Amino acid sequence: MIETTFNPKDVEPRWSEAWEQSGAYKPKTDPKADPFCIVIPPPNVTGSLHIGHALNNTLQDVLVRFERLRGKSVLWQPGMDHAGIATQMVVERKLAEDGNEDRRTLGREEFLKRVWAWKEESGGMIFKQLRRLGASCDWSRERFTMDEGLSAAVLKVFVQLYKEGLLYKDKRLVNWDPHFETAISDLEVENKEVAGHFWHFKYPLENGETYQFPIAFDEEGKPAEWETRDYIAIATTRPETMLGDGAVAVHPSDARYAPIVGKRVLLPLADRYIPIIADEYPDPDFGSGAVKITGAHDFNDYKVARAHDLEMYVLMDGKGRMADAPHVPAKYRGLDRFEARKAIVADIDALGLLERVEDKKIQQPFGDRSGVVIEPMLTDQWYVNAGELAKPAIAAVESGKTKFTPESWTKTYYNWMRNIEPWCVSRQLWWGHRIPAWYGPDGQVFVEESESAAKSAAKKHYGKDVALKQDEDVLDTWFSSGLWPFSTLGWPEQTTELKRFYPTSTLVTAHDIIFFWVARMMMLGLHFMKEEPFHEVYIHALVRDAKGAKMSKSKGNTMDPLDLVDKYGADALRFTLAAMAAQGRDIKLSEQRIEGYRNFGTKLWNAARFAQMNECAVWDEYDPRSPKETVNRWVVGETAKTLAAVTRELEARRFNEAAGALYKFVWNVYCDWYLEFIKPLLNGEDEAAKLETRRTAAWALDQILIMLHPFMPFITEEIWARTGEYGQKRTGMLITESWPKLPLDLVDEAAEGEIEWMVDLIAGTRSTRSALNVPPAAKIPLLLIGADAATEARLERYQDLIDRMGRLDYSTSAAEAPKGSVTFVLDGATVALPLEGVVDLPAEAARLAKEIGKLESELAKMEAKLGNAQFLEKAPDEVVDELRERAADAIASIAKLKQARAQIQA
RNA sequence: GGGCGGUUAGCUCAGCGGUAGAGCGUCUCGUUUACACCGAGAGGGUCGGGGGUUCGAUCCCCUCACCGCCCA
Repeated sequence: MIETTFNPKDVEPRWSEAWEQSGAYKPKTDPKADPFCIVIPPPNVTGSLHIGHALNNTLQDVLVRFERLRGKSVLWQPGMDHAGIATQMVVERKLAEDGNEDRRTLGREEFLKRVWAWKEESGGMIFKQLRRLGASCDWSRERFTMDEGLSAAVLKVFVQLYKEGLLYKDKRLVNWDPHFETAISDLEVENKEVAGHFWHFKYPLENGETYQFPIAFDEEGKPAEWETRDYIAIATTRPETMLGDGAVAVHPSDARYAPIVGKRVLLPLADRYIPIIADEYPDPDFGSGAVKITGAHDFNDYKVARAHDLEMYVLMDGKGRMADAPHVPAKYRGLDRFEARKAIVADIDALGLLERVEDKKIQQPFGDRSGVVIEPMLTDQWYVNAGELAKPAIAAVESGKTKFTPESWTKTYYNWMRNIEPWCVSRQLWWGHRIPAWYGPDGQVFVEESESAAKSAAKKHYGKDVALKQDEDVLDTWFSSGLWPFSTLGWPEQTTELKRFYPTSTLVTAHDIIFFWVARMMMLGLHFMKEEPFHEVYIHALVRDAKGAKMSKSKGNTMDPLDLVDKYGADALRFTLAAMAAQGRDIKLSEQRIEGYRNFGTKLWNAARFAQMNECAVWDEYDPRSPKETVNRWVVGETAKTLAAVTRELEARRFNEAAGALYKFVWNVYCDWYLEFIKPLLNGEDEAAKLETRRTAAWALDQILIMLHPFMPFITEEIWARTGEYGQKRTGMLITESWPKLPLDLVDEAAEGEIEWMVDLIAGTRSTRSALNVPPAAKIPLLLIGADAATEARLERYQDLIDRMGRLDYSTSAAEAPKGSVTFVLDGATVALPLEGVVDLPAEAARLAKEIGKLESELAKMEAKLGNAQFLEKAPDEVVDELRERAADAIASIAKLKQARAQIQA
């Protein structure tokens, strides 16, 4: 017998184990089954489960379990990425804690051994956590970006792109992280507003030249007063970069500076002359309108410097210290950039060239891992020609081969892809795929898949064996995770999985990762596989705290999904996340919500208990067309409607709608009404009706379990097993059941009409009793007045039920309401509750007045519309007809209510 | 500065041309043999402001205000 409460802690681990052991997570091999494949967005090897992962993986698991039940051959491919910088950071920190070692003293080889050891011991914790959520990945196929196979894919891709000219070495400006001493991507840079300063400097004109600079203007904005200047004023938030200035730029339309464009100024401290140039970049209305151009240390300046072919001076070394270079005056060399800033400001001031210092909020870039200020630096790096690879990636979305859900994200995707910059793929780290490029003694580069291939290429080039030196750098982690949809399926081997599951079906990810990952997979997938990596990209929301703030450890507002699982069970958390996953909005999660859906699970559990207590045993041969009893015919129809809704909404990825349809059906249809309706049948004498009802109740519960399984796998699987304890035995687990097929012609409109009438009658009775303060225990009679024969027959048929659920003494049809009855209107008939002596007359008068008032105001609106010739002419007929009908109903109801009021007052 | 999105019941959010919805919370009542993680009932909204299109606008268009996020 099913016990009174569901205990997730006992049940969940048992089913996790059983599902995985049974092989249910593996794709079925049946060649006739349609493939359905999702590749997991690879979590970071250092990562642990946060609420965003919980949402992301819940939605994937809902789809995967849904498609599995629908009979597809489903592969949910798990794995993780090696997270170059994050992992290196974790291991370096650990080394420092353990024995004060650092990676350089260990050497590269030994350090990598330690990273691998760390990975074996502590990496991939997240997968144990995902199992607790019920994620039904094929865990036997787990992959890692640093695996042999995936590494082979990386080599092949790098070499091929290089040989196709799509990958090359270049000197460009990159985001340099002075802590890790590596280039990082734009996306690993976090711009924050911080308090800074705006330093205004004067750069003197060459040879003491002067010009007239306007300092006052008349009402029309024309210059009215001038002063003679022998300098140009510039302002900077980063004074230390002035040593690298290549020019001062002014806007071509800026009349103030027109006389001096083309002349030169002396760059103080550096003692160089630099030109004054005209360029569209400076904003004449901002600051002095003149901008210093430091091509090697600022992204905007870099573009200007390139356009004007200005010299670019690299001012710093990898640690952000002023460089030992001829263009850096000796006194600053070796100073940290922030020390150098102080010294330079002081020295400019000493020269009398510091005009003023302003406090200013500035946007400053920080490394998201290191937390230090990022330095734009001119360095040699490897680049992928993303602009070229983006073309087919854009076309694939334009042609609809890959579709974004919600569709609005296509805009963001296009915007990103059409403005894509060359992708810097090299990183100055040790942990990652080492770049397969070898250099000869003269710097000639050989890019090959192996050292021996490079050696033979070199031999061919030089005509003899030479010593080669491999590139020290590794590749961006996203270079390997960009191959994920095909490398995890075995590429470059032509495996059966690759053939069967590529292109994959759906990618499920949050929008903050579109650029990180989706774009790269699209580019590389199309280039190497000639087909898009997925047919659909489903973008879900971000999870925020109950107040809408981003969850972060530093804010302390994170919710640990495992704590929530401990407290409410995995099913409750999953259902909550799915129910809140409406398209296009962030999820604000509160624990109350989870509690509510935990209660939903309990409700279902108790319904199953009830079914079992009443011997509602499963019957394999059950035919949903067989029931004779109206309630049973009705619940079959409701089940079919729910199935249609859940299927449709899941196909459209409206997880919240699918979850909502199930919630309503289980609670507000099956439990609230159906189980109540069948109680008399189950306790009755009619054995045929009893048997039919038991089987129908069991069947409907089974349909619920299947439909709900993708959302709440544990509790549904447990109930599935427990309801098979008596009667027919279950032949398999729910996870491998078949999604129901129930045609909508199972909906019996006559049955629906009867049940709806009965629901309205009972609800009306209850509401009236409550409004008139009739004690719940008081049994009163009910009289149906002025109903047609069919309705009277209904009353007779369902009398027991109506009496029971309305807490009535008896119910019957009658010619007229006895004096002192209270009444309400139902489908053109009057329902009277004779309450003479019991009833609270003023309360009844108030109730009637309120009801009449409501109907009259509704009627007034309807009549206004019906009196409008334009409306009658232009609105669709069915709208007009419906309105006429409603108006007629309202008139009739008002008349009946007024009659009732007259009776009371009489 | 550019782009995207939001503003609907106390809270969190669905709906998006033709009768304003849910969950939670609130109030009242309830020891009905599945369930108090429950049942019954109730209250609560000029759908951010202003224009426009339409027979009809919470929904479409314009505009303003406020709030987010992304990119400079």
